[in-house]
This record gives sequence, structure tokens and C-alpha cells, in this order.
Amino acid sequence: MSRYNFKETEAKWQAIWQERRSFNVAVDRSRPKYYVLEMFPYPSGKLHVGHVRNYTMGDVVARYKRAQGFNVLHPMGWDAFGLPAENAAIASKVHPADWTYENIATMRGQLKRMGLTYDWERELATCHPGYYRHEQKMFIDFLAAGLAYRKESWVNWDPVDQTVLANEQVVDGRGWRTGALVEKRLLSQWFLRISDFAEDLRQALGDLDRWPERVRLMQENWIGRSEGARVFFPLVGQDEKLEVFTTRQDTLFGASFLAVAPNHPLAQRAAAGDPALAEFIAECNRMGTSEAVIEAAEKKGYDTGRRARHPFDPAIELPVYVANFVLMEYGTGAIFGCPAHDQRDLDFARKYGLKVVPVVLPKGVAPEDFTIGDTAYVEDGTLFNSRFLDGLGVAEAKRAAGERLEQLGAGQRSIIYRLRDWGVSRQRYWGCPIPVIHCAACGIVPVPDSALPVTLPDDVSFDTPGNPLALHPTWKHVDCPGCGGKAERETDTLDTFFESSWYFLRFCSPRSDKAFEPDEVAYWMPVDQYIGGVEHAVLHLLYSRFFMRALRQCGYLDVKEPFAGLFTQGMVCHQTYQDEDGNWLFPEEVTLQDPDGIPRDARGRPVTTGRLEKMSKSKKNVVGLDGIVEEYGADTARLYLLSDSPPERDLEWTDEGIEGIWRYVNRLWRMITEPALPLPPPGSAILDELSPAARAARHAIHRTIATVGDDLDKFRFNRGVARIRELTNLLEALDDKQAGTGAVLREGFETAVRLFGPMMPHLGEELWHRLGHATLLADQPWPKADPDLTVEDSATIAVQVNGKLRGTMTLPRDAEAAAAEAEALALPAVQRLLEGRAARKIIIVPNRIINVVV
RNA sequence: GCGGGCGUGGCGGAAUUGGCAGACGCACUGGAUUUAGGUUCCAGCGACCUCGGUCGUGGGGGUUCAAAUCCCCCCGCCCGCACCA
Repeated sequence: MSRYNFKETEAKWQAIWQERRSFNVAVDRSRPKYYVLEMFPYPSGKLHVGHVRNYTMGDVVARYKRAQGFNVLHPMGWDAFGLPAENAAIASKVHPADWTYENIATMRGQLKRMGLTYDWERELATCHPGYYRHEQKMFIDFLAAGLAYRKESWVNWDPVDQTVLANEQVVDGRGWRTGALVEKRLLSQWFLRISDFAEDLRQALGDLDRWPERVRLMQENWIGRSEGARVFFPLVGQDEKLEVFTTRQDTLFGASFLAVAPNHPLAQRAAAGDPALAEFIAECNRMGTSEAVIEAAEKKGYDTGRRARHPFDPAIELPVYVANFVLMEYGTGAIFGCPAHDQRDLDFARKYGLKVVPVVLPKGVAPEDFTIGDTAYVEDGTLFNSRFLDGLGVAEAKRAAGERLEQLGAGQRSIIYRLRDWGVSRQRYWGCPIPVIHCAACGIVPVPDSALPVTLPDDVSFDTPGNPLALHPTWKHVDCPGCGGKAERETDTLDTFFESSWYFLRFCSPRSDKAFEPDEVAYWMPVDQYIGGVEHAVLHLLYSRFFMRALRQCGYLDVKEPFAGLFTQGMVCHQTYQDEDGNWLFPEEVTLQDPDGIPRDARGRPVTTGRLEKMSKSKKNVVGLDGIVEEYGADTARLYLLSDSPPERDLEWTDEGIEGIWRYVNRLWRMITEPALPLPPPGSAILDELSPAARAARHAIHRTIATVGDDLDKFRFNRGVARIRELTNLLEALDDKQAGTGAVLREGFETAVRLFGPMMPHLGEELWHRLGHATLLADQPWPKADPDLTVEDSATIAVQVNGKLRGTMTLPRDAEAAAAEAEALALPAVQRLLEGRAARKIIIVPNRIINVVV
């Protein structure tokens, strides 16, 4: 019995594709284009099977669209700047560049063995000056357009490493690597004005109809639009006003206090003369920002002693507190508290003995019966205790209060967004240098075009904590391009999300002297199908959307949305294992040993099997790609990744699963290379007179073509695989010796091979070749279903009595209703239940079901 | 707390979108082949059963000739956001 030799076969066809440049593409305006892209990887080391699921999906789409006649752009590159390279440098004294390029070489080789249709001539690595020089230019253009700016902001500062940490890198208030207590520091950082585009970014989500609903919702929540009003509260005894944002200007008459964030300028000034307040603020700043800390933290306030006047009545004076729950980053960093109609304000008021004045009355409740206990009333109702607002509903009162504020010059209606400007400064080495120079005389001076790119120095040391660029003896010292005097380079580098925000544009013309060629971008963009993990739902996907708008504003291009279609795939999971000491074990370190079947480690000690989790290095529940490709080949791995679960759901990788696919691959191989009937030569005509089995097979073939195409269009790969397997099951049983059956078998095999082609391209090519074709399967058009053959000539109709199935009958397709009815009534089971009575009603759904109601 | 999703055999999942629940597969069981294991082939595989049926898609109710699918209530799990003014 023959076995499929995947090793030889896969290498052979990969060489042929490469030699024929099958997947290298160029602009071709005579054909419709299709841009398929999978989120490019960070070159972290080696790929495991979990990494290649989305590349496989993308490849199926690319090959399928190619067969449909599209000019398909399907590129691959490396998101190559980032912290792990620097950590490797610190840990094992390798240069980040060497570490990165070595990983790229390894991973490129792994991807090539998967037989993916990438145009490798378009490969790019973001850490290459040929790539990042263009984003330095973009940054300078953003600066000129006012889209990039420098601002003091409060950041997480690790005092040991001397660097800013992202929120994710702060664990329980301590730096993730040093364990040092993280401080909040006011630092000057570069920001991009993403908030300028908040409304457009939010509204345009509505047009992204090929994006998952959940991603659009996540972005919408992240942008977070609030409609309300800014209200100015004059401070008593000072020629100054405190500006507050609220969505509940209707409840202004219920105000009983104002509160500002600990880092609000007013708080800072008040603290100057009040050591106790200064200590309170310091305490707030020490508090972590993690969820757990916030959850546990008590709502605390400190009365500054200052008073502010009510905008509608100067006679009303309100105390101004500093409160730990007010965020400097949201709104104006100051709020007014209306305890009766906001739970948090109510808790605060009860704690500090502030008055609680209800101003919204629930429907059907008399004012004298309405009191606020421990629960604030936040529903709709009628305004009372509110002078000119009395009697209005909440929505009307918001409008009326807003108008009055504007008339009085005491405020204005406005919309604010949760979205904050994107801080892009990082005190890191392995990133793109920010191309500006700080000059004592000229201020901030952009690096002139002629001096781009600003490249990273190679001779850096990671021995001292802090930013290696800032510590470098010479790199930062330059002459000012403006005045020629002594000046210093910016030593911060750009957030690595900067690189991934435009790489899809660079793929359109990767070797251009410009960032990209506008006409090539105009041809290829937008990406028609983007595929990646949902973890980038807001970060990368939002930044990229912003970037397109920013580039458009700077005249680079005229496309607004980068990704017309988005698919977020599920994770690949695997069982986890731990030994007696709680150490994680790799799957290959665990064996099921007889006689008891208890899993054991290499030393024979029992192993605890943990829960299914996403494959990750830290839990060691990874299955290496090289081992799988070595043992089963790329096609078997690809088919498994596609067939076992719906693509948007998690997939459990198991030995049994991959084994099952491997058995099927061999069965298919034998079925076609050792057919049960002699096959006529390619292109042989199919007879009109066929055996019933052969005729049924033809129907199945064409129905499969129709449904698999539909499945691929809708990303239902698992279903498509099931359909093709159904077809091959049927073909395997087709062995009648009647003339013409062989030709049908050939049609069936060719169809199965062509439908499987995008999923198992090497096996597809080999079988196509063995079926006697000199052409490449990769160059074949997608098969077309014959509409006459996609419908059966007969229909199996279910017969129900009172909605319960009592039998089935097979009738010619579209049989007369009367004939169908008669046949149904004649069924013995139906006769028995009728007991001689006539049916009260008979419902007939043609070709499907007959329900006899008694 | 707010927002979203999901719940179907031992497991992954199908179900022409209201019309034969469990396609396709994994695991398992029996048989054949094999010196044996593996492979391969055949058969079985939701539960109960008096073999005629009865029940069955998280639970309860409803609409309908007909519900996994639509409506209402409840339970459970997952994800996102969250001191958001």
C-alpha cells in the first residue's frame, strides 16, 4: 500500500513555484486586484503551530482569489523593532540587530516550508533603515502639520531602570522587571493627535461592514464619545474659574461639591500651602493604576478649603475637594458632584457629610415621598428643586441648562472623547529614532531631509540601566541644523506601533525611494482581507486607521480606511502539563506509560494535566512547527488547522487530530493514484447515459463545487473541508463497471483536487500532475458548478403527522402537490395514526416536507 | 456595573436560516486482515425501551401545522471596557 511522500513532493513543488515566480505580482490594471494580508509577526524566535493558523487561512484566501482571476497581492514582512530584542541583549549579550535578523532567517525558512503564496520579493523588516527612514519623514511631516507635538504628561516611571513603562508593564504598582515601586512622573513626551480624528474614526466604523461587530464595538467604546457641557465655576475670592465637564448639566441644582484630580493645577497650587494636602496627593500618585488596586481603593477626598460659585446662582457656594477617583486624563480633570443622581458622588457625600438634594423625580412619585437613601436615582424623571428647569424631562432639561449656560457665558455644550492622544516616546534603543534635534537657541528642530535616516548606533552597551541612546558617548551630540550651534538629538525612539501603522502601504512598492508609490497604493489599497488576532482590536487597528487619515492630511494618499475586510481568528490551544514541583513541561516531555496510563515525565514521575490554554512559551504548551512539518508535512498541518474548528473559535491541537488528518491524506492519495476504475484521459467527454450511481455522483460533484465556494467566501473552512470529504467518501464507493463511470470518477477526483488546492497546495499539485495534467494546479481557474447538476432530479421528502416524523418518501423533484399528498397519506405509519379519519389540514413544503395535521 | 458573545452526543462541530437534529471528523466498541503493535477494510456509536415506540439542542414558559433556530423569564460560561464625570 503506497504512502504519500510529502517530503519529496513538498520540496519539489515549492521549487517549481519559486522557479516560475508563480506568486510574484505586479500592478495589472486589466485585472481586478485583491490584497490579502495577515498581521505580520514579531520575529521572536521560532514558530509553533499556533502561529501558522492565520497564515494558512490567508493563504487559502489568496489561492482561492487567484483561481478566481484576481491579481492577488499577498506579502509578508517582520515587525522587527521591540523590547524582546533588548531583553535578549541584556540577558545573553547579543546585539538586538543580530538577534532579530537571526530570528527572521529562521522564521522565514519555516514559513517557506509551509508553501505559502507570499511574494517574497516584497519582504520587509521594519528595523531596516530603508524602512524606518520613511516614517522619520512622516514624523517630520506630522510635526509640520501639527499632528505631532510635545507635551508634559504623567507617566509610569521605573526609578531603577530609568525608563517609562506602559500600563501593562506595571504589576501591582511595581515595575515588571525590577520590582521597584513605580512612580508617576511628569515627563515631556511626543504625542500624535489621534484625538483630532475621534469623531471621524468613530463614525467611519459604521461603514466597515466587513469587520466583526465586536471589534467595531471595542473601538467605539475605546473612542468613547460623551455628550454634555463644560461648566465654569468661578472661584470665590479669585479671578479664576474651575472648568468642569459633565453629561448631567440638568442636575446642576443638585450640586453639592466640586472635585479635582490630584494632579490638577488647582490641587497642585493648593498643596503648595498645605503639607497635609501635598501628602494626600503624593499618596494618590503612589496608588497603582491596575484594576485590582482601583477596585479595592477607598474613595477619598481632601477639602482644599476653596469655594466655588454656582454658575446659575452666585449665592450658592460649593466646596472644592481633591479626590482620588477623579482622573486628570478624562474631561477637564474636574467634576461637580450631584449625590442624589450619581452613586459615586452619593458615597462621597455620605462620607464627608455633604448635602444630598434630589432634583429628578421618578414618574408617579410625589416630591414629599421621594428620598434618597443609599442608592442614587439615575433613571429618567421630571426635574424639580431646579427653578427654571422644573417640570422638564431629563433630555429637555439638558438642552435648557446648556442653553442657559451659553447665554450666561458660564459654560457651553460640548462633546468629549475618551480617546487620548497617542504617546509615542519610548526610552528604548531598539526602535526608530525620533528625528528631531533639541537646540538651546532654536528649540525643537526637525532633522533635515538630507540628513535622513537617523540611524541607530551599533556600538551600544546594555550594561547600565536606562536608555542606551541617551548614555551613548557621542551619538546624541550634533550641530543644530538651524543655527549651527551645539545641540542634542532626541534620544527617545518611537513606539513600535508606529511601524505597523503603515507597513501595508510599503508592501505596495517595497523598494521605492519614497515611502510608497501613490499610483501603486491607489491600485492595491485598501487591504481587501486582513487577518489577525483580536488582541489588536483597538491598538494596531485603531492606530492604522488614524495613520491613514494623518497621511492623507499630509498629502501622501487618498485612502481613508486601510482594511476593508477584517477577520479575527481564534487561538490554537493545547493541554498544559506540570511536574510534581509545579514546573511546566513541553508536550514531548510527557508520555503515557503503561500499565496505568497515567502521564509521566522523562524520569517516570506522574504529571498533572492542566487546562487547555493558548499556546505560549511560558506555559510550554507549544507544539513546534518544525517537528510537525517533519513528521506529517505542511499540507497535513494546514488541513488540520483549517478543518477542526470554525476559524473564529479556538482550536485544540491534539496528536489524535493531526494523526486523523494524516490518515485521510493518505487515503485520498491512494484513492486517486490507485483508482478503483481505469480513468479515461484528461478532457474526456462525459456520456449522457450513466449508471444511477454515476449520475448521483455528478450531482454531488457539482453541489460540492457550489457549496465549497460559498464556504470559502464566508470563511467557513471547516465546513468546506467536511463537504469535500463527503464527496471523496462518495467517490471512493463509486466502482460500478458501467461505461462512463470512469469519466465521472475523473471529474470527481479533479474537482476534489481543485477544491482542496488552496488548503493542501503541494498534494494538490502532485495529484493534478498524476491525473495527467502538464499545467500547474496553481494556475487553474476555480471550477464552475453546472447549474443543471446542482439540483437533484428527485427529492426525499419527510412525512410528519402533527409535526412528528413518521416516514420519508422519494419523489421526482417538483412533483405535483396532489401526487405527493396521496403518496404521503398512503404510508402505513400515516394510515395507522389517521385511524380512518380525514386529515384536518395538510401542509406541503415542496421537495422538503409534508405535515399531516389530524 | 456597562457592552458583546456563547450554551447541540464522550469531544470538535453540522443543520439549506422556521421544515428529517447530530452531516463531516476525533475518541470509543465489535469483527476481518496481520506473528504482534500500528496501518487498512467492514459494522456500530444521543438517552431510554416491553423493539412498537418514548424522550432529546443549558432550564422554564410562549408563538407556530412545524422551533436548536423566533419571543419572554431564569441559569451557566467566555470576552471587552470600567472610579468615564
